[in-house]
Amino acid sequence: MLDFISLTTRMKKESNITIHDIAKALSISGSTVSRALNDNSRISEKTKNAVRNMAKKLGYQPNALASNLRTNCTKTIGVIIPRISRYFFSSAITGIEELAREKGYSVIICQSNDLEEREADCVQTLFASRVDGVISSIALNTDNYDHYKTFTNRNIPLVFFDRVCDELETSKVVVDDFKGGFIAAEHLISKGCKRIAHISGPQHLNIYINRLQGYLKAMRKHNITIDKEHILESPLTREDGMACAKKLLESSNPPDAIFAANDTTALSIILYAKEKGIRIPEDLAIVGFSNEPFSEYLSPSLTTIEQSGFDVGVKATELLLDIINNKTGNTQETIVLPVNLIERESSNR
Amino acid sequence: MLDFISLTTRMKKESNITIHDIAKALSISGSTVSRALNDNSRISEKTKNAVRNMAKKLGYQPNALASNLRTNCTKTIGVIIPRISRYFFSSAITGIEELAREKGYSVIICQSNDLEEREADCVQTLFASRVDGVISSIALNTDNYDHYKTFTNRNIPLVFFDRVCDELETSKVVVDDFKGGFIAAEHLISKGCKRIAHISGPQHLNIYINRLQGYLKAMRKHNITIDKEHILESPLTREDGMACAKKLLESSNPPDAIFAANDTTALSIILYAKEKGIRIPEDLAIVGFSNEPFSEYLSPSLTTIEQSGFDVGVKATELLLDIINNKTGNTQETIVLPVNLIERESSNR
DNA sequence: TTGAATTGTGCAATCGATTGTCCAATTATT
DNA sequence: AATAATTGGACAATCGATTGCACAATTCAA
Repeated sequence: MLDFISLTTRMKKESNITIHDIAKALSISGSTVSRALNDNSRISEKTKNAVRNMAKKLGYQPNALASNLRTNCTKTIGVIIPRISRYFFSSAITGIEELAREKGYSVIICQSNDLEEREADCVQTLFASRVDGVISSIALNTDNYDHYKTFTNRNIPLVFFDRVCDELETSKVVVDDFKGGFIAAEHLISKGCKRIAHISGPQHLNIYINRLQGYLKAMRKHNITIDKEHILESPLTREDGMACAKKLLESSNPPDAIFAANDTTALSIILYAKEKGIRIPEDLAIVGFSNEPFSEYLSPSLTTIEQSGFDVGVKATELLLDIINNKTGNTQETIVLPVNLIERESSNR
Repeated sequence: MLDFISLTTRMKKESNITIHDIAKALSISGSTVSRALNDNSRISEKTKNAVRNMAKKLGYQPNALASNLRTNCTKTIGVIIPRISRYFFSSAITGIEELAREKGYSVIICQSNDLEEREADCVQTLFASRVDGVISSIALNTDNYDHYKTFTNRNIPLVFFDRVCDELETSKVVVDDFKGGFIAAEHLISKGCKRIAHISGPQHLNIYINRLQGYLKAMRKHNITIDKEHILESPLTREDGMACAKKLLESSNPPDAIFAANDTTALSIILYAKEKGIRIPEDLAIVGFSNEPFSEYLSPSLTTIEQSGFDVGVKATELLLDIINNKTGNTQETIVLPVNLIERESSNR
């Protein structure tokens, strides 16, 4: 009895209707229906209207699968990101989707969870779905980029953003990390800080190299000698941030300012300093990077470098669609978006 | 010249190879190749191995479009959410993807931006992609649910989470908003608060109704009379939170505690109170809802009700996959996940 | 040895939409 | 009026993988 109910209720109430159903209903051919729906000039207005009306009446919904198979074009772009729950990435996706939908594309999102293996899986999935192009930001632990050849070998347009890879010849969208590092350091210098430390990230990623280089440039420009012990490399997690803070602040030559390569690390430093009774910004000024949603609400609120994930997403999509539609030849553009300093309490002295 | 370069570089370096290429290379038929790749029992081990090797050698990648078209099953689930950049939703997606990928499904995500019209677009997109099932959380301003009939009429499994709709007969996954409201209010009562206000959300959404009802129940249980002016309905934005705070705190009978239906509103109240020199929690205790990433770092840190987006996502996916694979008949389950109180400074008196 | 069962493959149709080519009907040209 | 040009639409192949059915080859039973 239960089976009977479940069978009947699961029965299609409205079977999928195809262009052929419309054709039959109007006694015309399927090709005419197809052309009419695509507004082809070879079909008369009269026929087009008849087709459109019948399509509406029958509740016709095109089957993208069939169309995609035939045209070899899916009007879909794939996105590979480390993790969707990080604000920068989710806003990048919002930007990507915004422009994509406007241009009639849909978006498939895959998360690599910062794992190379997962990233390779994502590539397979997206390729199997025959996406028209791909936007990617590289996983933290990826150091072999072969899986991306699935796309490049077949000339499927590929654009990287934020975490880019020099090894692959593609277009890229990044923020001006170098400048970000520079203005962060110069800001601290302008506040009178003399011993400015920097906690950097994994050195195989451009973004962290560039932030570090920007910092170094500012220090050189202002003739500040750097204590080598004041530059740390860190995975930039909450935990490791604590460890770095401890290391720096308990050293024989503690810094009077720290520029952290991300806000999470800056947060750890604030927590650590509070715990130890170190006053911020009086004893220790802090600047982070990213302007995470929480940074504004920390106490003291965190001075940081703002980067717009949304803008990066939009730009990357713009670039990708240009390539897909062959507007740009095969140029490998690298677009650098601006960053800016947001001054808050953590450096206000 | 440029055109020439761009043409040659865009030429396929590795054309897409199909099962027929494998078949030709081995002088067998396409159907045998297909069966071999699908590990069909009717194909001998010897042939299977030959096919697999040749597939690898040629770099064969199945074309999901063709397969999907034929089998009428895409191994894809669609997700409709208001906005990806809200932490609760992005963690729900992480949960959805986690289980989905484990079971061999991929995920297409659409954002409604809390707009009914966009939500209807999402439905179209997902249907056109012929997803095997859909997980959705309703847009704030949706009050007509007809577009979902595209799925229900065709018996495409549909599961709602968090923002659910009673009008549609589907399975649902929610957190225990009623209990959340109850323990939030009871917590404030236990702290000795007497005049406890509540800022609720749009009353066509179950979650806000339930939080409100939970609050009312707690108040009744402890025989606390409620000033009608102490219950407000709000869109729960940052701006409106300010307005609500002002309204409540400048009234003739200001509350000594506020339970806000989300953390954003609680944040607004904290900011407003700080501005006006109202002490938290001494003069005013505050409890939020959701445990946003920032809530821990506010000062004072925010007492709130924790709900796991990840768990909700996993449960919804579990339910959906059960329906897709017809494990459950057509039962309309509603799963309620637990919430719990996180006590922090904003109510610690 | 003969018929039956089993095993391994191939043929051809199919999913739904698109599109090159062809043809009939209508309109324009001289 | 006769021919050319234009218009509107139909036919059938196609995209790549899957699958019901047919059938040859092999093995088994009696």
